[in-house]
Amino acid sequence: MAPLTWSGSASSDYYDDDPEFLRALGEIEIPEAHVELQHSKPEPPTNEGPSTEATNTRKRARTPEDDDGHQQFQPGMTSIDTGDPESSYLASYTYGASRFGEFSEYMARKRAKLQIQNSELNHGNDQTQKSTIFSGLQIYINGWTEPSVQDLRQLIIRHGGVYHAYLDKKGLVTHIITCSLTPAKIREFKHMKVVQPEWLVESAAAGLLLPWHNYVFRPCERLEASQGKQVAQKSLFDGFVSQSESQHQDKHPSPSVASFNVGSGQPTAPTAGPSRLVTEPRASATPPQSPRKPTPVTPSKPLHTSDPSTPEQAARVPGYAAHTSNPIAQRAMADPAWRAAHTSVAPDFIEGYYRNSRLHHLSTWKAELKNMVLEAQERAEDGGAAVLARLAESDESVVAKIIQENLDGTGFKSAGEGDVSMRGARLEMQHSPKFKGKGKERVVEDNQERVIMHCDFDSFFVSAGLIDRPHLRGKPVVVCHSQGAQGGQSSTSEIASASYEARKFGIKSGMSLQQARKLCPTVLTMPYEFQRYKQLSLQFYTILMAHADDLQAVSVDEALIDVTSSVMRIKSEIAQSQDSSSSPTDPAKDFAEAIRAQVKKVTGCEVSIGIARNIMLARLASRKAKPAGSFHLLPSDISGFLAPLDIDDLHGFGYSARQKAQEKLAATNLGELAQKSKAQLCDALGKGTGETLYKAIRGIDERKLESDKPRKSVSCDVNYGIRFESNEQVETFLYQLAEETARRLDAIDMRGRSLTLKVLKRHPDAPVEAPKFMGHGLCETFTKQGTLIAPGGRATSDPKLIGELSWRLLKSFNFDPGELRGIGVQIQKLEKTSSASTTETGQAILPFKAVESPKRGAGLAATDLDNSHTLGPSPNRPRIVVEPPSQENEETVEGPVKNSVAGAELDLPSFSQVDKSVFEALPEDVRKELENEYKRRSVTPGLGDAIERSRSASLQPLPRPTRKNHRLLVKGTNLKRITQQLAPRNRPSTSVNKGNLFVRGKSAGISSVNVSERELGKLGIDPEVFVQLPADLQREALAQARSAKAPGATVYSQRQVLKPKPKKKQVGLYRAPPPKAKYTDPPSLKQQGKTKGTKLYFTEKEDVQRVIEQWVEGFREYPPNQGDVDFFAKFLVQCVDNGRSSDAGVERAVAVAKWWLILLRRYFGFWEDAQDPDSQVDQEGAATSEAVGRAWWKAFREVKAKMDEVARKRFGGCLSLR
DNA sequence: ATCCTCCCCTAC
DNA sequence: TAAGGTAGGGGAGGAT
Ligand SMILES: Nc1ccn([C@H]2C[C@H](O)[C@@H](COP(=O)(O)OP(=O)(O)OP(=O)(O)O)O2)c(=O)n1
Ligand SMILES: [Mg+2]
Repeated sequence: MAPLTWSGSASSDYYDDDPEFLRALGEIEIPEAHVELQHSKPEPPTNEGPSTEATNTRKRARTPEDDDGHQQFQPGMTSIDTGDPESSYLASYTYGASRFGEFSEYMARKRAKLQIQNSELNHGNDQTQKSTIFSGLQIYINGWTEPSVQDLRQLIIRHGGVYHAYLDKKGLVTHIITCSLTPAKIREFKHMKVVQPEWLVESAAAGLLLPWHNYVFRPCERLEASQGKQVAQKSLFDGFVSQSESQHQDKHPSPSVASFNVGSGQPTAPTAGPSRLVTEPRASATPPQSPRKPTPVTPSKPLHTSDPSTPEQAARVPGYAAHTSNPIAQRAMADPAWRAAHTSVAPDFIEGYYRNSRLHHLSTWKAELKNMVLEAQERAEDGGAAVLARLAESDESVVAKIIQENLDGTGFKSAGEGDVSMRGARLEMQHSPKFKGKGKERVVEDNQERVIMHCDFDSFFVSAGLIDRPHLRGKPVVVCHSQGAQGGQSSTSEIASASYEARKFGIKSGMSLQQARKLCPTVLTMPYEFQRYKQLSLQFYTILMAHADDLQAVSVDEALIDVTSSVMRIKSEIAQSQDSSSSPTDPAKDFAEAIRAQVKKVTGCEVSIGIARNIMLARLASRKAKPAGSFHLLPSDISGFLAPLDIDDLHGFGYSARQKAQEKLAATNLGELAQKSKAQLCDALGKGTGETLYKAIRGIDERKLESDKPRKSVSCDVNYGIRFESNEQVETFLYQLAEETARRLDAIDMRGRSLTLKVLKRHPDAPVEAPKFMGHGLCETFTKQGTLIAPGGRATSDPKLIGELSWRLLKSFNFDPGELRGIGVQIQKLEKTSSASTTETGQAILPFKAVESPKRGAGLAATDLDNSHTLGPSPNRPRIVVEPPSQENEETVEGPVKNSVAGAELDLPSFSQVDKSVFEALPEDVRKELENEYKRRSVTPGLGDAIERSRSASLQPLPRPTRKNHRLLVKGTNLKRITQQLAPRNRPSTSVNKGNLFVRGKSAGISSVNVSERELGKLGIDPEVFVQLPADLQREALAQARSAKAPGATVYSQRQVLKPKPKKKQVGLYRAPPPKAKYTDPPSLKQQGKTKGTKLYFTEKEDVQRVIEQWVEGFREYPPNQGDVDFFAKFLVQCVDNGRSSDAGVERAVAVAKWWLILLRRYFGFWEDAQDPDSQVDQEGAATSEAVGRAWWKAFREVKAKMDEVARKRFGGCLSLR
């Protein structure tokens, strides 16, 4: 019976009988024994004096009484609060100058004595009035602004920028600052950098020129924000999406805000509750001795939740299942009005929920940071030379500025190739100037030992909250939603972060407030301040980016950086300047301390840094470094350092791994595990994990920092507050969730082809109301997957389609609405919406190139593309049996069922059943043909499903799958994978967790077919679509596909017009498909291709020309795909814009454009001067030659315009193709 | 041997 | 009152 149960790890967390919790509680008894355990952590304390000292001091200072007192004063603190921001604001002027400048200064001092901190301080003061962070900026302020124009002007000038009262000299103005724009202005400034005033204010406050991109002014967003509508998903790093919550930004600017702020701070005040507490356990005022330090075995991780993951396991936890409902929740739920307003049936439940969910924020921030890092790196790559410059000499400009300004720089020729990636450049640099020389030499990675740093804020949320509550420093404080005494001791509110003082009592993140109160009755609480966390994080990352060769975003408060080159530089400089003498210093550690000081100065919060030769060790080192310190784990100490640790101390190894190790190896200690053979470890934990552990124990971890992995899925989950009474409510909720999901997809410009619905259902043995207020409690989980398809078989982000499919899948479970406790929608098989739109990233990968590659062979071309094979029907075709689709398909999971390819004939699937993904994957022309074919045959099978019907309807058009494959992709390897990915699978796979839950019966999506989905996938046929085709069509499609494929071609996709094209009849089959230059992009491919070093570039003009020729020729009868046009445009623009160090790129771009022009004149010369068609092709579908010609010219003009835009910026004029 | 797919697990 | 989200690594086991 127990299908898949989901454990709620949680449930037990909220009980007092949680084993771990009890243990901690037990240790608390010791009332007065004041220990000075500054390090309650398992590992031996470390740290250097300063931090330790501070810690101790604080500890001692506090007592419950103090807490109360302070709280009482809070109101009074108002003024202080207000002042605080102000002072820091002013401070920015003070030392705001260039932090990087300071760094260079640092270098100098280093040579002399390595007294960074002092130098920074002094230096900072010196420059007080000379901040130059805005130097180079020429700013125009439009309209009314929040900090007034006068204030902004002063700010600009004070920091070295230039203020323009008029916009008459657009050419000079680098940025426009505004809070609002009229439509006309929006148009006028379309091509300029329009930023919000926060950019300047926050940069000044940070003492750094923050990336303006994060403050781009966006009309609509502004609007939303002002309306308070606010999307649930906060696009944090977007700069301002400030919310107007209570916490809101405690911005420095307006006093009113400050006061408001105070209010927010106030919540803490109520905590005055302590007074009452005071009486109670003063005892608790003193932390227990180091919490469970002396455990016989090792302590085991800080996870206070050792939750069972299955009901069975959960059952072992005393009091978990048999429990009765949370009385408070039960009472609340008894009131219909309350339910309507506070549970999942409330109108804006999702939005409000996400806005307050810390975990949601953490996830969102992480994704945004990764993205920002990626973009920054790409930008930097473009300006590789700049990087070199920076490294070469410590410049004094701000990072961002450097990057931008240096683009022009040239000096660095060598980089010569222009295409050299930033990374490579850097490497070269660091090793020493000698290598600078060129390219190839850069060793790919020499054996140089890396210097990795793991940087992490100390109790981040708490530290951030203390900025405005200095009086709470040194006390046991936690951040959680429940504020004040109200929640009292029964609050199930989760603690997000605990101060180090609170940790001494055993309080940890994830614990409920009531548990924490039992451990420490005087614990104080602070509210969340999401906006602030985001800002601090931005400052933190900005600093790290300036010093790192590479950076991996781990979390808002955490990042891994590779500082190998910087450390090397420091070493060499030291060596040069002062020979042998200096000795004992550790450049890496000094560097880390410099970074810590910088972050502290800018953010006011402590960051700890762990340094080691690899990621794993750096993480361990940072733990030892905390709080407020740095620790360099030297090679010689690794062994001794690791031995006493436990397996779950290693990142990536948690409760489960520990259990397995204990059960199968009878040991969890690394020292003991070190005795085990690799085989033993693999046997216990699995191959890969076993090997990872084996190496980890020996201090080995060769992983590189990752910062460019493409996103693979986007999902929305709500497993809190889910309480429905009817199916209508569930449906409504699900559609809202689908909308949220769609928004997230759109936000990153992606669409998907696959959807997985996840459902949490109350476990039969669990109480109706979970222990955690409105929580999900112990549940069973179910997932079901379905193919998401838009009309043309394309990937989609349409909320309706997502909602429809989700609802369909959910209905298929037939669950009682009242039993649902969680719902999640995940979209997979993602692709970028427009290939070229946004980012400019990597582009130079031409998809085109692949086409040629066959010849050139290079490994890259794995694809073989095209060969246009004709597709003949192939001899043996398997048959696909189609069953009527039912909506849900749940049927049994007969997963494998259907496909046996044996047969010889097949029925064509109905359109809706053909896997859209596959379908999409087909070359556009092929797809069109297929559509036509379907249309012609008017197939639409009758699947009863309305959805399907609609789907097929939309799909309509094309018939036959002919394929040609042209693929292009870059990285062969991926091709295959992608192809498969595209392939469909259809049926929703339900993962059932135990079977009975499913209702079976309905027909499933595909029913049985004799062709396997996999094959369909390989053939580029979407199973879903396929299934719905009439048998004869299926047969035909398969035959064609197979024959086409025979040559081993891969099919690619393209998206395109859905309209049927009139072209010649549907014809028989495919006409030779035009060679397309397309590139479809399964984004993943593209991105991956870009992985370091693998980019493909058009290195030779000829290559490009050949590709273009094929493209134009192949599409002589069709208008070009917008995606191809965009891609091409992107490529050309990049050529023009890139490689600032030489004109090679421009020349190439011009040559290519000329060639294109020639080709167009050759084929469509007649329409060169025709006006835009607009009416595109068809209506009737017929793409007249005229329409085609116009479309091509339109594309040309579009691309030329983009090139000129860039050229104008760079050279001041348009490009001449004469 | 390689691939998927469908989970579980982990982290913040 | 509270806001238990999410993306990606990897294993098990089936298909190819
Ligand atoms: N279960 C958790 C774990 C973390 N966080 C949030 C709050 C933390 O402040 C932030 C960073 O997590 P860390 O693990 O880095 O913990 P802290 O920064 O609080 O403490 P430290 O890094 O000093 O151990 O993430 C959370 O909300 N819930
Ligand atoms: Mg932290």
